Amino acid sequence: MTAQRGAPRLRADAARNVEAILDAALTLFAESTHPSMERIAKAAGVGRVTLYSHFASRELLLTAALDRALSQAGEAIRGAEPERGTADAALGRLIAVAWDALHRHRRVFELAERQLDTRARWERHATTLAPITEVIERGRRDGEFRRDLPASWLVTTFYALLHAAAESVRSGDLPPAGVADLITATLQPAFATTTGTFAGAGTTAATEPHGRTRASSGRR
Amino acid sequence: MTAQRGAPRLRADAARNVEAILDAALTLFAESTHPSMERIAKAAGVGRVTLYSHFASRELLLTAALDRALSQAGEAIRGAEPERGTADAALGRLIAVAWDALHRHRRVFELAERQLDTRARWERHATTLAPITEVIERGRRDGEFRRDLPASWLVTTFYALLHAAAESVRSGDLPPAGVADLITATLQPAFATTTGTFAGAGTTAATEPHGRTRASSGRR
DNA sequence: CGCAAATCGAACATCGTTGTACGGATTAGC
DNA sequence: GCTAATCCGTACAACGATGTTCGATTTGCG
Repeated sequence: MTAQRGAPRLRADAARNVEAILDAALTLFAESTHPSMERIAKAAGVGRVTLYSHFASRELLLTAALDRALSQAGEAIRGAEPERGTADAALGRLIAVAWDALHRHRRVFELAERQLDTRARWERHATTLAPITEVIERGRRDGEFRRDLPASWLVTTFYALLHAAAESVRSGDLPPAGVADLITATLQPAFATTTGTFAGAGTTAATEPHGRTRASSGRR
Repeated sequence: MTAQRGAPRLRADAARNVEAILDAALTLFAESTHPSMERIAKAAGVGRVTLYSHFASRELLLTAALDRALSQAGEAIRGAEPERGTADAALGRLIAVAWDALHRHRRVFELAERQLDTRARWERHATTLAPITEVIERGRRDGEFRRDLPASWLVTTFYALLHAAAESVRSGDLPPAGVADLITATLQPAFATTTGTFAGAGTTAATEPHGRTRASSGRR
């Protein structure tokens, strides 16, 4: 990664600064939608001119930051092995391992989605976050998760709770300790196939594989 | 309400414009954190100067908009009669009646909370939204809602889902039709006391036939 | 050691936004 | 129909943020 183009590979000094700038940009973009370039530079311990020497425009910086955010989130997601075990367990691992990474960059994702309209970049975004959707859809296919609500709504619920929890931690309403458990404890009953009263074989039924109902899965 | 100060009560023409300005401000503040005064003026069908003649500064306009938002949200909440019936039923009504009002002004609330630090205003905010917290706490006291998670977390979950649903509607992922049912169907199992073994006499109460899930209708 | 790379601050032009000031045109209300 | 309230557009000053340029200084690397 970080494969430089034919460019005469930059000096150790410079590389370190680029790193610092991207870190600072990610944190600042996350908490305010419009931090000044000077703020970012200062937060990175770098002069404003230096920042411009590495990222010629605000937009360039934003795309670079987005790339880094996608990189981190993708790594966290992959680390949760979303394909292994039952969907329920996978979702639990996903929450435990990736919840903060997924949240930390949420604002950047939104911001990028609004300001950058490079199709390629949006595609990469979608690809990186796809495993989450897939886990949920797998859970529905296997009868673990409920099917009386649209799949896209379950995905939305997942993200919403993740985000809300992280926000509560940031504002001090929640201790960072048991957050993952909290989310899991809330999502499990919300996602589970309705237990009716008796957990008989009931629900399963059919498992009709013929998917007339495509569940849209739009997400634009 | 709307009792004017000793001010020489403004003309019908002017009053109408103030109204339009506040409406425009609310919608624009809701979708962008920093709309220019000119945008707001134009959206209200009013000259920029006229806007300034009514609200001398951006901050003044924001506080006025916040007041109106609180007013609307409070009315919607009160309309749901949060004190009546079981907590479960009350929450359902709250969602059905107040979900869009609660969401429409969310950004304004956040924005005001960040930029205005008038204690009085914050207090009014808290008072207006308090009934929601109270319904949830009542549900916990009565054994309808689970107590293994912090009450504040349930409140957070409520808001998060409300917001997520409204956002999905805005982006076109969800049809505006069955949204309230969708939220209710998701929150009910998430909030309900863990059916653990099975619902013995325990909670019941049975005072009200709030029975069965109203989710069914959802569909598509 | 020495050179090229990279840093820095200061200064500049440009742009968008805020808030104010003026004068002429409507328009509500008595 | 008359008057004062209210509207409108234009113009102006002040501010902050974006990029750019310059010359001087530091610093990595061979």
